[in-house]
Amino acid sequence: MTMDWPKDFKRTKQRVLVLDVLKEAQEPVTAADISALLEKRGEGVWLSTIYRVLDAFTEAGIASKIDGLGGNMALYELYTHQHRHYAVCLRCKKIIPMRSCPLEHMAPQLLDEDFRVLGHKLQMYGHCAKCAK
Amino acid sequence: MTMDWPKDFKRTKQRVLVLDVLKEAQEPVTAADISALLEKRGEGVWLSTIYRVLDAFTEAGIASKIDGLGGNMALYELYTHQHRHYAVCLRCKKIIPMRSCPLEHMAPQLLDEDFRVLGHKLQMYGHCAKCAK
DNA sequence: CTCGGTGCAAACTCTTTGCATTGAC
DNA sequence: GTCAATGCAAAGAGTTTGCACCGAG
Repeated sequence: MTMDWPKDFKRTKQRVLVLDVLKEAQEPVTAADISALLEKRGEGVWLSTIYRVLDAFTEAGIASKIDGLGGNMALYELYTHQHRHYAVCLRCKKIIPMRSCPLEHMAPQLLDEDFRVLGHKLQMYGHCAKCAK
Repeated sequence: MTMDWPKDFKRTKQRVLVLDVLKEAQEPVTAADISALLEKRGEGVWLSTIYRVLDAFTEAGIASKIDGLGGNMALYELYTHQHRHYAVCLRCKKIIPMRSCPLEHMAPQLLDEDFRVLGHKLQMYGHCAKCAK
């Protein structure tokens, strides 16, 4: 709420609501999660709007989109200005953040041809302690 | 064609055709790519069948599925028995394989909690030499 | 006042599912 | 002959788009 708001970025009720949810979330959330949470608070915001808001946030550099993680729904989280990667439990779908990013500094050396690396995504999958038993 | 065929795995015309496409492909392909290629050869195979064949291959350990790469379509490639990761050009969608996998040996150390790592996915994105200009 | 943002419905795309028929073993 | 695999159609899921109205600047 007291977060920097990008200039030329309209501050609407819906955008503030979505941003609040992202700020309170302890882990990446889906558009549907956000919708359900706001619904519960009596603040209905349409899914299409949520998608548009998330797109806008992503483009504005406020949030980042993570997809390809187990499920088929895209996840979003506030952009932390540091890489963040996750492991997912294939059974209970629990999401565990990695403590660091192994290719923070070595990314470009992994490619044979010239390539301007703008970012990367990394996911691990397997079984969490509880589900491995 | 002379590849080992998993036992208890029915060798149908469609499966052989899809396998051929995967073997000839220089990079991961989508189900739609396979469909189009076979169509061009006059060997129509339904998309639903292709998906089922790819699923079967994946389950049998012949192929592996890659999703979350740029586009919204899942990619498939023959399973090479070694990790393979890719960088995608955000402009021309070109796919460049990484020369090695940086977390081959360090994966489990990246998590704070106990987790049985079964696999991981890694993608880089940015601009290729041609598109960076 | 103006123009971008939103509610809502409908479209779209990729993928999955159901069912009768076919074909591999 | 048996049962799994396929052709085909139709449903699903997640996401996007179109358009009239609303509301922030």
